[in-house]
Amino acid sequence: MELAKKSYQEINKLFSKLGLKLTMQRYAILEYLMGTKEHPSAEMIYNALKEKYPTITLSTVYNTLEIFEQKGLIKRVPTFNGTARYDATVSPHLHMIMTENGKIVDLYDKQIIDMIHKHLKEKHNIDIEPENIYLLISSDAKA
Amino acid sequence: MELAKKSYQEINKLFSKLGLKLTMQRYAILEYLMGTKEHPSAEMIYNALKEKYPTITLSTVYNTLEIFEQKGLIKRVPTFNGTARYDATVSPHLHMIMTENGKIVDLYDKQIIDMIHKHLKEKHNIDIEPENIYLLISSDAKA
DNA sequence: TATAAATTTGGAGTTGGTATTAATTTTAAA
DNA sequence: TTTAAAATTAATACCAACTCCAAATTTATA
Repeated sequence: MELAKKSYQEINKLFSKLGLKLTMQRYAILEYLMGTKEHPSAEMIYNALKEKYPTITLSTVYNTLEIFEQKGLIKRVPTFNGTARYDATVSPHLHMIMTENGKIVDLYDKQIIDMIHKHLKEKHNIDIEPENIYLLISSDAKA
Repeated sequence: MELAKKSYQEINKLFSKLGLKLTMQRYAILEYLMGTKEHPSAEMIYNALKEKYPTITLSTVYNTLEIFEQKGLIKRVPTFNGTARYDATVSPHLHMIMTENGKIVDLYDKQIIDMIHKHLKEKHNIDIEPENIYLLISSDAKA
């Protein structure tokens, strides 16, 4: 699930609290992340924004994503090929990553989340939040 | 689980059947993969073998792994950072990949394998073998 | 509105992982 | 044992995904 969209005002206040200056670039990136379920990479974000914000650069996107992640605004989703993907997330969910097409899908099914959680805890003594569990579906999968 | 270790003779026969010539390098690589649970990368294999087989090169390791994979002798395990890892596998299992230390652990628990399998099938219409399911445990996990 | 600090920019540089190449060596079959 | 095909080697090239930098710009506070 994406973050509820916020007004420029609200985001300004939030940034203030975090000690960040609000710039158009930052606003655009955060808004974009809040409005998509695609878990985009830096490059995907850059490509999506460069028309509307012609001065934005990839450097800025990388920079901004790192800062947002440090501040806990977004979460980095690991992938197969080493390309970082990003998620502006709130409610507990599990990521299902498809190798075949690179898609990342949110899984909210409480039953499977609980089951995996319980298994890891009881059998492997690993205590973990759903957001840190990823289900990778490798490309041999047939839909 | 690793493949049962095989003699040079047996491997020779196997290679013949697959239309491959048996070389010391290939034998060494396959034997190494059969004898470890670490799911090593090309580099890890190279480092492990270069003392005993001083002429072996990284190129050969990459080459050989690709050929072995094509022939179905081994399986490529995707990871976070884009480094391929390899598994000489036989029985159905699921891989648990830990981001924190890069470890890859085999999971043979039939219950969780079946559960995930069933869930993917019923809720997502994805029909998949356990070997193609990976459980990634991201580094925030506390053991 | 002036100013200092933070941010952005553009470009170049880095990095790890892998692919390619042509020459040499080794293998398996005859 | 010869020989053609296959495999290995060593060196170099490649590539995507970042990372870094100094200069220019923009922001928030005074």
